[in-house]
Amino acid sequence: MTDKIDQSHAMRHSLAHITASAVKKLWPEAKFGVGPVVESGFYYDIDLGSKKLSDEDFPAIEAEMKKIIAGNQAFERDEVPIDEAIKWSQDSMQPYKEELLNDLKRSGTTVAKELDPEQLGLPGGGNGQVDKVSFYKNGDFIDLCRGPHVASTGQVGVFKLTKVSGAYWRGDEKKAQMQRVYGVGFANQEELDKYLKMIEEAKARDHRKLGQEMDLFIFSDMVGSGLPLFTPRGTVLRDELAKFSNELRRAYGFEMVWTPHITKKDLYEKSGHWEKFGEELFLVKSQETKDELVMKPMNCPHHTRIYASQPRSYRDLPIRYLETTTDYRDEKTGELGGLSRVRAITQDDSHVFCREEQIGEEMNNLLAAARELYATVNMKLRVRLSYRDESDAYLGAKELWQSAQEQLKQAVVANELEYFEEEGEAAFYGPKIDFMATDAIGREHQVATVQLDFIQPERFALEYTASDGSKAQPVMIHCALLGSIERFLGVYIEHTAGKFPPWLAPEQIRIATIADDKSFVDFALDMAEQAKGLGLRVGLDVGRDSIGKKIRSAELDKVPYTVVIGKKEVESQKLVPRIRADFEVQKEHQPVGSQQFLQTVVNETESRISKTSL
RNA sequence: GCCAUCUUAGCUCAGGGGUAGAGCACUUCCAUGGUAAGGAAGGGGUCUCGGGUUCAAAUCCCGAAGAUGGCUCCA
Repeated sequence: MTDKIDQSHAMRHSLAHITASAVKKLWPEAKFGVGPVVESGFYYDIDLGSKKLSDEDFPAIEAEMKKIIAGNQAFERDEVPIDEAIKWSQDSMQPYKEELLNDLKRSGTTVAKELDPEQLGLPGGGNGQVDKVSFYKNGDFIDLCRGPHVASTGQVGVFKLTKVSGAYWRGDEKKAQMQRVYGVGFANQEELDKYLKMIEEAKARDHRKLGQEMDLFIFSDMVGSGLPLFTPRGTVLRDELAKFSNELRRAYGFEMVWTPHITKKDLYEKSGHWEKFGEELFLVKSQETKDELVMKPMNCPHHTRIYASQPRSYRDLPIRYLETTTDYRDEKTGELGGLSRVRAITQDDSHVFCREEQIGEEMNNLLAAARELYATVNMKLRVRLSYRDESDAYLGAKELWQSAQEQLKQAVVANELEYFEEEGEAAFYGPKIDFMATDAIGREHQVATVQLDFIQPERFALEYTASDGSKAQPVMIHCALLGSIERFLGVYIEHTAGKFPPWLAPEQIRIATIADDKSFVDFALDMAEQAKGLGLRVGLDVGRDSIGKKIRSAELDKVPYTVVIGKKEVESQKLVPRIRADFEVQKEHQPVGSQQFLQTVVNETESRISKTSL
């Protein structure tokens, strides 16, 4: 297994070199950055001066690459003293390589930030002095590189250049922007085809496309970018999801609270958000007092005010607040996308205020709630323990962090959750457990989050009276199960391809008549009334279109159940519902009375199951 | 915010210096139909917006807005 990974790594990295060789051949003035391996492929950062690459250049580059591959040039490794390497970079007009080499010479690493030198295929990553570096040569192309590579260019499998985009040199937005050419590479055509098919599938499920087709949400130029408006159908999804998330926590003693959407900025200065995120806050001005307010980007500081509004005793804790509410963040335009990143973000946000010894149980409750939610929506979960790194981007004493991080890990281990640990992913006020959910086509998305926070209680001077009469500081536990309703919906639409289970389906039952015969229509109207009386969401199609067309329309709308009403149904008073293709049908379905059918759908809705018991 | 590409009817898209086209959707009429499109007719567009070039701009040029793919960021 490891060998296979190493092999595909070497192949992809070799492809990056071949891409660079080809570009160099076509545009000899090309200056190169780095060319690492990424998921399914590779990229190479290239500075071509004023020449702008586009997809239209791919055939030429690919043709050149194929020549190099056909030539089966050996990858030859060469080790040279670093000063010689620097001279090479100057002579061959490769300023980016020169910068890397100088860094390497100075500090023993090329790593500016989180870039992993191993991933970049660069030497370094260690500490101290480096006096030799390695080069790889294929044909007449030479590149600074730590390898490994395949033995020769004929051994790279199949590839395809996929896209070109801008990328900052060394990931720094203050530095020059280069052109990044992306490609994918696989051992054989079959695997490449499989990958391309997955990309097609992802496109077909794109929540922006389905949101449009299924009439779930819209964007309006007059409202603004990053500000989705939800239609009646989309709002059903939002409300049902929020209801579920709230129910899960109410069972553990959470109480609903409500807080206003604007506030004085003092609140956020106190919490630390203003300093950290000031530029991403929307400002609101009072026309009378000229006071400047902010749109809330977060709810925790507000909830601390409710906590602090009364003296609290150790007997009162834990106190658990829950609010599903919309926050506003002035995200940069280029960062917006569909529902994944919006400026009006609705969080199913909760905060526990508890004593230190209560942390374990509270965490367990929240982890259980998260597991139940993701089991219900049929997504596999694993968690990332998001720790701080050594930078100064965090508030509070390091010992506190250490203890908090350990407690999170304990809770995760005790709950037998699959986890991995990552530094530098924490919030500025505390470490997090970030839940990653895998969707139906294997992509992982960050969804729920549970965060331990000793910092805000301190900054807001929260306290309670301990059993001995002394004042003690509570701990805060932040939690959002869906994360952001908008982002969750985006993920979930793609996970299900819009085929929502009955409990979420905006339209659960479509009643279609064979013709506009009065007896058929009366039956349909009567049944629809019954369904509405039971709280079901039902759609009627009693027009003069053909039944074939009505069925097709219900299928395209992905309605779970379609009921066809004609002479047969009116006479027998029984029906055979048409069940959407993705449902698992548990038994042979026979004609049932409409009453019985509707009751089954009610049961499925209440138990939030995604199979049909018909 | 940065780089690139894109923006034509409600939707999906074709066209292209001489003032617009298809399919679906919509409306009306005919057909009263049995589980993924019955037939016909009709309505619908300042070609995203603002400037410029031109006898003439939806088409070419510049700018803005919005979208998409990345980069950067993500409480």
